[in-house]
Amino acid sequence: MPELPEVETMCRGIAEIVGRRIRDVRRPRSQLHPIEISPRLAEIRRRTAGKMIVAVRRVGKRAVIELTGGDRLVFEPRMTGRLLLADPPDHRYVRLVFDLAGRPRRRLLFWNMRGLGVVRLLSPRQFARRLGPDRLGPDALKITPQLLRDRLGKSRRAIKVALLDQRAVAGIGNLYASEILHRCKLHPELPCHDLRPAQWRKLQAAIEDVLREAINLEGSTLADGTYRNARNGPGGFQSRHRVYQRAGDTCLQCGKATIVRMVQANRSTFFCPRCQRR
DNA sequence: CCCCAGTCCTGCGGGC
DNA sequence: TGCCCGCAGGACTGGG
Repeated sequence: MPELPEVETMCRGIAEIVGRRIRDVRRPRSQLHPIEISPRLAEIRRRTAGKMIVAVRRVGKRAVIELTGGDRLVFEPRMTGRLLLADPPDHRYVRLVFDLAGRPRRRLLFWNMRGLGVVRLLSPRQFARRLGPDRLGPDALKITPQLLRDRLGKSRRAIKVALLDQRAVAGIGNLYASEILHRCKLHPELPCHDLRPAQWRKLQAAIEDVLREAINLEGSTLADGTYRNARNGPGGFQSRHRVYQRAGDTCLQCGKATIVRMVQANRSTFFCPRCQRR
């Protein structure tokens, strides 16, 4: 979680900060293990002070804030990260605060319960290296059936595992990978090299359908409640999950089989053994 | 090159 | 009641 739809929602939710200047950056005192930031805070503060935010955009599962002069702030929410303009639900997990100049008064918060999130300030060159085509495949919303086939068609990996590889296609994580494969009726353990052209087309269509629907509903807020939009509200896609965390429940597609949980590459996969045949 | 297992972090729920 | 363990999965690394 936060995957493409959640990060897209975060970016849209903070779009109003475009045009503002950064006044200061602070790291709140905390008992918790500090998150990774780079470079060190003093340098981030120096290089961002007075800079204007010219764009907010999503790159894969990361949120990127572009500043005048070319530097970019890159936020990796990982599991439990959020970008907030509203008051945080729990102040303990506020990891970084950006005070913005101007009125009305605004602060951008990087909130992260588990300390897995990362914030980096990157020069254009660093940005190109870290988020360039060597590290990140085409965005999941831009990919075509042919591109999917080009990048994965010779792989022996299971299709579910391959969908999580950000170098192949950027933005899909564990939750949406299961939902996507159920939508296009592909078995998660199918080796990539066994997929037929028609199946790559169905897969691409499912990727687009599932992700667009999830964006329209502002992502998935799970039982732990961790993910929220920038106004602290829950997403709506969790009520549309057909397989994720539904092990033992009846498949909503066929109404007959029971959803199964299995482990692939150390991660949970959910699927319907009746709808998704090998 | 390809692919997998292990690592980080915190909260939560199950078992006893 | 309290403790311990496993699980949750982002990105990345080391090694077969």
